[in-house]
Amino acid sequence: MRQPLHLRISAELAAKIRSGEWPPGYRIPFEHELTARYGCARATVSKAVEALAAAGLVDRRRRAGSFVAQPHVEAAILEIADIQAEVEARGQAYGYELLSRRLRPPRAEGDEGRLKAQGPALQLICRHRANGRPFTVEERVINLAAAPSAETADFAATAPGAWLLAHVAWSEAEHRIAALGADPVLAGLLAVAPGHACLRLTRWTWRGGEGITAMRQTFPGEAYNLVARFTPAAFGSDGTKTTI
Amino acid sequence: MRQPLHLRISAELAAKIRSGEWPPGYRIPFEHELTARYGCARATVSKAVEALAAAGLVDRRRRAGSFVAQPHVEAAILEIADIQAEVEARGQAYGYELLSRRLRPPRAEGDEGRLKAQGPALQLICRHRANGRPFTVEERVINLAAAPSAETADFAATAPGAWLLAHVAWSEAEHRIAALGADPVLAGLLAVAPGHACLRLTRWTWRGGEGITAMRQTFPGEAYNLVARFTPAAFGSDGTKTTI
DNA sequence: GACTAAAATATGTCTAGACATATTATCCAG
DNA sequence: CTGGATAATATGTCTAGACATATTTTAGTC
Repeated sequence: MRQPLHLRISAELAAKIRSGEWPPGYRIPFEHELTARYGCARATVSKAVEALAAAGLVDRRRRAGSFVAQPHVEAAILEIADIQAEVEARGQAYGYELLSRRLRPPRAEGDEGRLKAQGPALQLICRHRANGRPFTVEERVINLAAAPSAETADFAATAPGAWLLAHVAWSEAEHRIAALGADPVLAGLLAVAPGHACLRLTRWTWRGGEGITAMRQTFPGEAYNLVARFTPAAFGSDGTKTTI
Repeated sequence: MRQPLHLRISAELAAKIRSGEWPPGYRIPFEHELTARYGCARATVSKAVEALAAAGLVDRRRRAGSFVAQPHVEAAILEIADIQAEVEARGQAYGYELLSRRLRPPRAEGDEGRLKAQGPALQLICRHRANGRPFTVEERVINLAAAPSAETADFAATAPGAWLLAHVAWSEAEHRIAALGADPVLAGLLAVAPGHACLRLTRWTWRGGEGITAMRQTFPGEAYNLVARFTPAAFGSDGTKTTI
């Protein structure tokens, strides 16, 4: 059993769909037909077809059968790597510096209000560099009620993202991506002209309903491209299951 | 059987993980223990735990057991809706106009070269409006070898994205998001000042290895925010399975 | 014809096993 | 003490059924 049968079945069905041989709307063979074709139990073909359904390649309807789904670009996988890893993956030298750190009384207005934090917060501003040049300015607010140990962490040595990842569990996150012209302060920090087009990535992170941290990274427009890849099939043509 | 048992098990395990009661690295109960606890067959608990693994909540290792995964913000779901739906969802009036249409000989340089198209292509430039104001300028190239019927389609009446979705199957897509300052031509089309920060979404779409279309949408910076939501668990607290 | 009840049927869920496979722990020999 | 063979064990895959559930088709009734 070099290759599990259910993966082989998934891959063969996925190939028919992706090649266009089975167009959207086409009813793929019933489970009992696949059972006969592959000479296996229904649970096996069911697992194969269910995987295609999970990948969005087919829609299943009781009594009616399973149908090739209409293609739709509705969701893409946006990979947001750790800044340091991102910079080093480009073969550039990574640099990090803490610009500002202060304790802040509770407040709930603005972007940060989405965290619904009640207690005091730690506010950090730091800068990441690639080959010495400013790569991104990060503004971060950490809810000390959710992460008390952050108050004594050494954020001059460790970037807040890396520290939080290692110390605090989270359950939900939301990202927002926007373009904006750099204001004078930001322009100074990023070493660009005021008004220069920048990409801003904002992220809120929660655990349960409790806000943990809000973060805003601003990149000079030409320094960073967010890349999102999407494949409707989770199955490569070689039968390997790709991660979604 | 109001709620399938395997979903109930998944939801209960997910709740323990998300609450922090089972921290990253914690070994969740063995399948035979869950089998005893829930009084069901191993296939049922296996399906439940496998779903958690697929959702990235746990890592499974033979002989060792299943362990709560380290949380990581590595991938987010970027939802990119149809422009018309997006505008209308905001309660604004949608407008569309075709600015330019021409047949182009094959060429393979630049962004478009990623399509690896051999034959002639159709090049379109169009503009989408929200409440009368420019919302985005779309530049699109369609590979006529992959979609011959595009040559006779009426893109003055139907936006190319909607037309392609209905007429051409695709298998892979890639998005790129960047910020840039508007050049004079773009600034005129978007009715903003030259240099104004804009958000640019570029998308390439393939079927198999064959490029179908390349698209570039540029939004005035303040008009559009891309939103990506991420939850490590595919299971809501109510046991419902959320889509990934 | 329109509406309703019943039969048919494909998928959804689940069981109680079996054997395969990867990995860890153990024990033994050198 | 170290390296390697061996045993133990948790997950991975699969079978051959069973019953549940949703939906469509069919048959029957008003």
